[in-house]
Amino acid sequence: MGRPPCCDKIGVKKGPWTPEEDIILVSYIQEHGPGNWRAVPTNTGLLRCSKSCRLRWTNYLRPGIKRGNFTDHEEKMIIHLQALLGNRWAAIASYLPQRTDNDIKNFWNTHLKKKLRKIQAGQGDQSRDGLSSAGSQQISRGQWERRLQTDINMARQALCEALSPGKPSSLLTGLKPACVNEKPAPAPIYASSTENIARLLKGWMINGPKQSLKNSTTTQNSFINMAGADLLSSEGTPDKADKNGTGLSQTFESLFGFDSFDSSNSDFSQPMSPDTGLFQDESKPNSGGQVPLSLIERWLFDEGAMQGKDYLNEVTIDEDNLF
DNA sequence: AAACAAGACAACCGCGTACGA
DNA sequence: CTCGTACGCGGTTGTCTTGTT
Repeated sequence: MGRPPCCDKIGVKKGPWTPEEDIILVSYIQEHGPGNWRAVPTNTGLLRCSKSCRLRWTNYLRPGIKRGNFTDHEEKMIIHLQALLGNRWAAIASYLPQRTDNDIKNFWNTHLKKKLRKIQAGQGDQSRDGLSSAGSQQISRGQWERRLQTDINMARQALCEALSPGKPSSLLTGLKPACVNEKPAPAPIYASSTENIARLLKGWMINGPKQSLKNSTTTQNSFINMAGADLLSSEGTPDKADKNGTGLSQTFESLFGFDSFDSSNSDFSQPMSPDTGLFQDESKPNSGGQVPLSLIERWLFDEGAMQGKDYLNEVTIDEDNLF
């Protein structure tokens, strides 16, 4: 029908995103909302394909993303869910709203696979506690199950709420809509997304590229190039990116129209915004912010999937997934 | 201090599916 | 109903960092 393909390979930039690109993308989404990705490169002038823009947004810039170490609770959930759902990372991610499917997938491939492989290799000796080895807090299967059980009621309620038409769930507002097929509510979300990137950039400028790599490998080399450059062509001068980053901070502040440079917020391991605060602490299963676990957990328990066997031994891993 | 290996993670690619014309 | 497009997902790759020799 004469429509151009999504990614015409000519002139499409690949590789890590630069902060400039991030800013452009975030400010565009702030204005127009996510979706219609095909229009994004055209309207923003980004030399990226729509896919890349979407991916960048969902995996990195989207508000409410928690980065950094996975908690013991998250780890167990992933193992649990992977055993149930297989490598359906998006489905798994819907139970861990602060994590992206890509993140979970990477974590699985780099950490959990190995861990489980080790456990399977040494089965019998330490299988019960194997997953919690390496000094982390060990939670027995009983504790874990009880914890999940206590989640179920909350989750049920949340799910009912979410599925009630015309009655949007407060719990789900602003979340990745993986299990509830809807677009996130725009206004507050975009603001927090700019917080995401603004904080990212702040930490990046204050700590220098090296430290902030922990938060963003995206910015790997580009800062060096950018530091003296006219970041925002409208009013940029090289000294805007002074060593404290204050000039740039102000620029971003004015760009985004909020004070996003509170140093207390620079810890990326923490949720970024009020709407994500609901999901702050996985270690608090009854905090009320847990996304619905109920269906799958209920199924799990109802089906007697455990059947009195050791939980960790029960988690069977496809050979394909492990090797 | 340099070289190499392994680990970690962001991004890309290709396929399947939903949706609209 | 068919076709084409956009989007989302999962697998894979590429690149950078960190650890080891």
